Amino acid sequence: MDAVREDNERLKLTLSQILKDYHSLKMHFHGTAPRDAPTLQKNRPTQTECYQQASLPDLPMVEESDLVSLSLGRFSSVVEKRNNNEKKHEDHGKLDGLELGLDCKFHLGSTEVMKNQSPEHSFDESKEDEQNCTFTPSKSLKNERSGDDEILQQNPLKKPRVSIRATCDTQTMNDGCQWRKYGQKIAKGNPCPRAYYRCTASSSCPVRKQVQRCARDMSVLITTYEGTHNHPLSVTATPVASATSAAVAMLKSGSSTSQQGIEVSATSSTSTNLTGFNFNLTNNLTRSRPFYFPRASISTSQSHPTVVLDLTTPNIIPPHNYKPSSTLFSAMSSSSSTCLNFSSTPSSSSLDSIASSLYVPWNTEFHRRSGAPFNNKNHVGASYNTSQPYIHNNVQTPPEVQNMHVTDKIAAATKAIARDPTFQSALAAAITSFIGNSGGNAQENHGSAENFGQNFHLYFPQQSTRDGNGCATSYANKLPQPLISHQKNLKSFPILSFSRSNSTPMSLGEESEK
DNA sequence: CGGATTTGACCCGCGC
DNA sequence: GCGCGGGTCAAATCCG
Repeated sequence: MDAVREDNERLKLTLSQILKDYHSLKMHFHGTAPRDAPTLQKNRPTQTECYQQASLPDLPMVEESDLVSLSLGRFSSVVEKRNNNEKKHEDHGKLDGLELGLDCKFHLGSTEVMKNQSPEHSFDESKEDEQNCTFTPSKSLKNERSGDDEILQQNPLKKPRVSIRATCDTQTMNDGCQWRKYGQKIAKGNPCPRAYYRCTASSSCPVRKQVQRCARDMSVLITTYEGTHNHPLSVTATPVASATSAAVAMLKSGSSTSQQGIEVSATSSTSTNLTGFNFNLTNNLTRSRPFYFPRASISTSQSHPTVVLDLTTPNIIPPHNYKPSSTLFSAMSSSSSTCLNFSSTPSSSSLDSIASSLYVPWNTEFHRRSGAPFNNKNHVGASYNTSQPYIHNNVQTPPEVQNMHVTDKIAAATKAIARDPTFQSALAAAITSFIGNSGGNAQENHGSAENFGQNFHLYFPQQSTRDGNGCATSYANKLPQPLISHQKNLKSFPILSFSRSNSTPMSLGEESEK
């Protein structure tokens, strides 16, 4: 528990530092950029400038009208354009223009781009910049951009969407929200009609969803969400809303575009049937462990930036030696898709730690202790043979992990998560997103966030089972109180989930600690 | 009777 | 300008 607290404290400090840096940069940018861009460039040469200075030491004086755009923090695009400019320069003997702007790009496989992305370059602000910018990139420049980026640039007002593909035999996926159907349409290329729903929890809630069966596989239901709820969510609606908002946050912030790719995981570790989710999970191995999106991609279909979470893949649990960068990322690198990862599992080491510490021992430890089959009604039904070491994809959990006491495993798992830089960035992005969304709503809706008194809680997975006396017990009871929501009736706990409560709002620091 | 669903009409963006 | 397709509206219909 002490270790957890220490890590919590460290995370809190890290987060506050990130936010501090963010605000500092933001203030710095807003303070300097409008005043005198050339001065800014002079004082703080951008990469573009560095490159241009390096390659073009004797830049001709450029007329103001010739200024085109300046990309900040988009290394590869700069390089690409620099190369293109160089080429043009070589071909025509003169510089066509400079670049000034804040682009939002998804350049796959570009480490620098991903790492250099800062909150200022988030999707929203890019859109704002574009909206405020009178300059329209020339067609030739647009053609140099990637397809996704081009669409994003062309449709700055399109709301990002999150599309969930899931095997479901019901008409719609039970996501915990209440919806009203307002339309149905036969879409091109699919004999199944597309149904349009809007959220009815609040008359002003902008959230809509589309539901359509997959043309190729009628058992697959494609649910596409758009917008952010502007009202408190029920407990059952939280997992999907959290996953979708986090996916959108990742899409917006670009913080997920790590070197190893992004890989969206709702990580709804469930001891029940994925509260709210009502689709079939046929793989027994998945049933007692965190929910995982093995396939998630960013696409721009229908001109909307869309995160697609594919829950239909049989192997929902990440393989023990799973390496997104070498598998999903490479598989998707040829397209405009990218994997997202909300679970702190991009590196094999952290994945091992988390998978071994969090997913596995819950059951084995309790089996060992209670000797009773893992058969809680809230549990979907997997029962691991405790006499056997946990095996996933033919990879055994290391003995040292198997022998760990459960509290040690919690601590180890927490440490592993906390150490993982992807988790930290994802956490920061998710919190920023939530705060941003709430703040945005608060501004747009006259303080709705304050009205709701929303607090955000970070949950750890709860795995209910029964003790030796047949009494229901819960790991949540063994966690330190600050980590446990007062919402004891929660039936499922995502590894990382945010819920909203009606208790007194707290400071950001307290929230982040939570 | 009121809320939810259905369904044809309409609007709008986009490509040609 | 026109056609196409996605998305929404709203009157009609259904249903508990």
